[in-house]
Amino acid sequence: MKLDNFKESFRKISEEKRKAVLDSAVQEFSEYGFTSANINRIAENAGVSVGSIYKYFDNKEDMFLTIVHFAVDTLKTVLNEIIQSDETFEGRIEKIIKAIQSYSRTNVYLTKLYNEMTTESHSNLVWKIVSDMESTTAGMYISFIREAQEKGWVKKDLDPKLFAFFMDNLFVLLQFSYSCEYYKERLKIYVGEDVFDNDDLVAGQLMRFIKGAFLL
Amino acid sequence: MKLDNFKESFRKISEEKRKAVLDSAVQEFSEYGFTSANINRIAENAGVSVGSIYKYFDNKEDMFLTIVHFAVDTLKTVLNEIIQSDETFEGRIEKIIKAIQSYSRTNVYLTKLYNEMTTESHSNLVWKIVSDMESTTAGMYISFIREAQEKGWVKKDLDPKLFAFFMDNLFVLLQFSYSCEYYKERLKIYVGEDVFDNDDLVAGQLMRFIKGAFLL
Amino acid sequence: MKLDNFKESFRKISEEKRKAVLDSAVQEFSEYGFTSANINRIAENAGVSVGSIYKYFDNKEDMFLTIVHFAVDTLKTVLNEIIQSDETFEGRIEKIIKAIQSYSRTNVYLTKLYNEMTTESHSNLVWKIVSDMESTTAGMYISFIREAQEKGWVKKDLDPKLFAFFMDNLFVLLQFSYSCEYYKERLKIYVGEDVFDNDDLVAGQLMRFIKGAFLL
Amino acid sequence: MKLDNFKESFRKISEEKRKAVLDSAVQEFSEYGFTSANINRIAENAGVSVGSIYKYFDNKEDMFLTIVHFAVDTLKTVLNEIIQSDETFEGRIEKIIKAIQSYSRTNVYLTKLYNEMTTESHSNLVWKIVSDMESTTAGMYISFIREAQEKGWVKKDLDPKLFAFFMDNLFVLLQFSYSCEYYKERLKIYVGEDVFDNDDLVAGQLMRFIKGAFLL
DNA sequence: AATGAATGAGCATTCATTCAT
DNA sequence: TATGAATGAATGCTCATTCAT
Repeated sequence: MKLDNFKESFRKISEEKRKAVLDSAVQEFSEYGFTSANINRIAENAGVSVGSIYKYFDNKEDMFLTIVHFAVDTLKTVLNEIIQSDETFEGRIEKIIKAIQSYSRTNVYLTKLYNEMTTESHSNLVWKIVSDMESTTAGMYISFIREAQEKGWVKKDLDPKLFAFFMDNLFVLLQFSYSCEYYKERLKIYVGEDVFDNDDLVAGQLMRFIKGAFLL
Repeated sequence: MKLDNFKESFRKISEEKRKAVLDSAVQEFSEYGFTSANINRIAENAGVSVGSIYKYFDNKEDMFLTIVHFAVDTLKTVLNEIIQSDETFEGRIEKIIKAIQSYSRTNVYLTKLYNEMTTESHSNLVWKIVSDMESTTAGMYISFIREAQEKGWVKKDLDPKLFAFFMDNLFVLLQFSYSCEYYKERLKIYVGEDVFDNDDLVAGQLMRFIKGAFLL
Repeated sequence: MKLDNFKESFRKISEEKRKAVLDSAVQEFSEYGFTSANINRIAENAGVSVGSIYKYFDNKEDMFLTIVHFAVDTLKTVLNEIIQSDETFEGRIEKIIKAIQSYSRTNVYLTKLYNEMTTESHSNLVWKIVSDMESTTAGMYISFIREAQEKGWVKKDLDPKLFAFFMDNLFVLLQFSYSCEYYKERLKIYVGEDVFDNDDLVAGQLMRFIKGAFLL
Repeated sequence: MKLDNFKESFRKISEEKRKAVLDSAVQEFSEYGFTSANINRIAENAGVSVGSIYKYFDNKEDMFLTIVHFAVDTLKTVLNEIIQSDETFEGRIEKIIKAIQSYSRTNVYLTKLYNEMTTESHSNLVWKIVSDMESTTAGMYISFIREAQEKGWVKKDLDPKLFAFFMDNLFVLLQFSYSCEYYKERLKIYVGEDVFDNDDLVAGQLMRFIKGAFLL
């Protein structure tokens, strides 16, 4: 676990306790959003005292900031793996889709937290952390596309920036559709109750959709 | 304005005052979400007393319900116009995109409210209203696509349900990207600061993206 | 109906409407007590506007005062009938008990109101009205007893004041036991569920109890 | 003090503070009844914060329930002492009257609370606690009387249930007459201003009244 | 260092009273 | 004269934050 962004006092405690606090906080913030999240409940669910929470974090805002940082770091790890792989455009897209499907299931709360983040207006600090991640992703996708254009894999005359944006939109909503109640219900309305047992169908069709948009 | 879903007491007041209350409520709920929205603030911003608010609505929940109903009705009006028009697949998509661009600008708070709705869990009544709208939209898109398949305009072997879902995902995030702070910033990261002065570019590229995905 | 204690504006309205207002107010005050009684509800149940209520009464306190006055006047009428009758000690007691049994059933709310009055502390004006009635009753009972002592009907060496007090205590609680939920349940605990179908048994035993206490 | 019915958090605080809270609550509820009682005022008068009150009790209802439980327990203690004593019918009655006179003076607010309880309608839980006590008392009195009948001390042909009821009525109103403003004033009307300096006179006459009713 | 009891400002809701129509 | 919409102070309850132990 990356400890850089934690206060001395939060770094010094046992890995186990730190995980309990982070998990509890992620769950609470993702479930209720910043304003409605309850610090006393976070402490209780984590099995530590409120007093300790205020030793680890300056206040609610700071706690949220730390949690977001932690979430972004977790996501970066996943993204890096995909970036590393040296593949074709299609191969990369497929990998991302599969990664989203598996990540959304194992990190439901982090995804919900991301959705929460898009609604409330937060401090500049929070925005800084998240925009940093968005920039990384954006840059990565745009490069992929430009590279693919150069290699003659995808249409030359499409705008890489906007197409990267549209593609990420599809990814973001796919992610939410596997994690957030509202979007899950919405997906069921479109495709049917059993859609969550058909990951391959969804992945396959999304591949076709994106390939159709990009490929010659 | 559709008055059907309003309590007698809210119907009887002047159009002007009703608008002030609705606007204030939509803004508050869209900004803070249900739980953190402040009724006293809604009253103050609308220029009426709290007491009056509680004459117009049974309670916070009922007020939210009314607001959501109102938002959905407003959206339905826009959708209906598009549905009416008897056009080609391409023509319809273009109309929808243009409508989103203009609707998102004139109804910023309604769109933000929609985004808020996706995070908190709400009463069955709220979900009923919204799922009703999602179902309508879903059904409409799926029909468009099936019809277009029959006419030989779009690929025969794509799954209409999933493609409708992906297409709506693009529309939903486009809408958010024109209204919600977070998504607006994200769009700027992808495309640049001046993206909001280039509606035609965005619309044009999204058309290309979707046409590529669907057309033969 | 005695109109003396009503404001000009309350006197001028139709007998029918005045009765509706009085009934509604008696019911409300007897059910909820002074503080929790709701003027708007009184108006609604009476079928008049709040505005009118405030034409008929200066404020909540004044309304309560009027109601209590009205209740006391109603009770006085009943008491007078009994006083008039020229009978033996026993005959009078029996008449009173029967009167309580029938009065409590037809004027449930007035009796409940009386019980309510004993809990909250009210203005001097209210107390003046009620103490006036208590004095009348007390005086009446004490005279009865003295008279009966002189006639040699009851024990000479008992204290007429205290015995009058004890006797009235029995009457008061009998009254409550036929009207107020709590006391009704309590009576059922003592005597059984079917006690309210056995007025004669109750009356008979109470006669015996009192006669035993007083008679030689 | 019996702590069984208190929440952990209310049991853990100092005896002194607990007493302050109980006293303040008993006084408030007995003065204003459940609905009009003011939690903020209870907290202030007890010298604790509202927040603390809500740590000790779940809500107003729970607080009231606890208070009633506490009041009933206090009363039970007094009753038990009398029950224990193995005496003649007369001896027991005298003891009860004396106990009422002393209890009413030391526990004015508990008695007022009892009177308040008879006006408002309360939850089943509250009624359960109180009816339990009424049943105990009723059973006790009825046994006393039956026992006395068997021993040939009191009239054989009186109904033990109804006579127990009438006797308790005398006790209840005696209790109120020593504690509740209204009934105190009423007693003064009957007997005179100095009645509260003549406990023995009152007790003596009440003994005579009851003995006359019961004894052969 | 860790605890968790205590604080009190803040918010949803009610209701006596007013006053424009 | 009668109406009832409007007002806003008051109250039950929550929760971020502090601090004595």
